Amino acid sequence: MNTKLWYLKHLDIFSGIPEKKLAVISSLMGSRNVGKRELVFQPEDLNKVYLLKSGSVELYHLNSEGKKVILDQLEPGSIFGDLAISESTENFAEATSDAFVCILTKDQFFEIVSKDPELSTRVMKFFLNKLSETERTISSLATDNLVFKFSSLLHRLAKNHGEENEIKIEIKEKFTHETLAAMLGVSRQTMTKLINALEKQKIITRSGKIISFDKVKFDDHYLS
DNA sequence: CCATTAACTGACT
DNA sequence: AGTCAGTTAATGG
Repeated sequence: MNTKLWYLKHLDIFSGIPEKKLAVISSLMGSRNVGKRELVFQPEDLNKVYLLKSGSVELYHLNSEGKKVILDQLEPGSIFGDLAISESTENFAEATSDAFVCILTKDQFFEIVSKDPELSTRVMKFFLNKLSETERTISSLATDNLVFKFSSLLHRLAKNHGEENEIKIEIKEKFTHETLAAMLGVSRQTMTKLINALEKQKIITRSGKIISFDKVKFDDHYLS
C-alpha cells in the first residue's frame, strides 16, 4: 500500500471514507519533502491545496511594517493553502522542521469533495470550525489586554497541540518565546517578561516541552 | 508608565 | 555555529 493512501486513511477528515475512493484520491495527489526553513507556499501559489503529513509548518503573513505575524502552527493532518477563490491572502507557509506534504490542485480538491456528500459535510464542518476559531482569535487580539490575549492563545494552542480540561491546559509542543510573541504581535522581550510573571504567580508551570496553564489560578488573579 | 528596538550575555544543542 | 532566553539601556507614545 502506498504511503499517501495510508496517510489519507488516518486523517480525521477522511476516516471512514471507503478505501476505494481514497485510493483514487491518493492517486491524484502529488507529494513533496520540504526541508526545514523551506517555504511550502508563497502568496503567488494560488492553485494548490496541501495536506501536512509529517513535520510542522508555520503559517504567517507580513504586516505593513514587514514584521512576521504567525497565524498558525500546523500539525500533521492539517489542510492548508490559499483556498479563497480569487484573491491571495498574502500568506506564507514555511516548514519549521523537515516536513512531508501531499498536494492537490484546487480544482481536483473541489472536484473530489463535491462528489461525496459525506466528505463535503466534513470539509464544511472543518472550515466552519476554523472560522469560528478565527473569529474568537480576532476578537481577542483586537480587544483583550496582553494577559487575556495570551490566555486565549494558550486555549487555542491547547486544542490543536495539547489538551484542555476544566482546570488546566497543556501544550505539548515546543513554542519559543519568539513564536508566541509573533502570534500576539508583541516583542520577544515582552513575551519573556509576561511568561516569567505568570510563572512567578504559579499560573504557568513548565516541564520540558509542556506548558501547563492553571485556569483556576488565572481566574483568581485576573477576573474581577 | 509601558512596550519597543538594539545589543550583549550565558546556556544549550 | 546557531538558537534561545534573560537582562539592560535608550527611545517614544
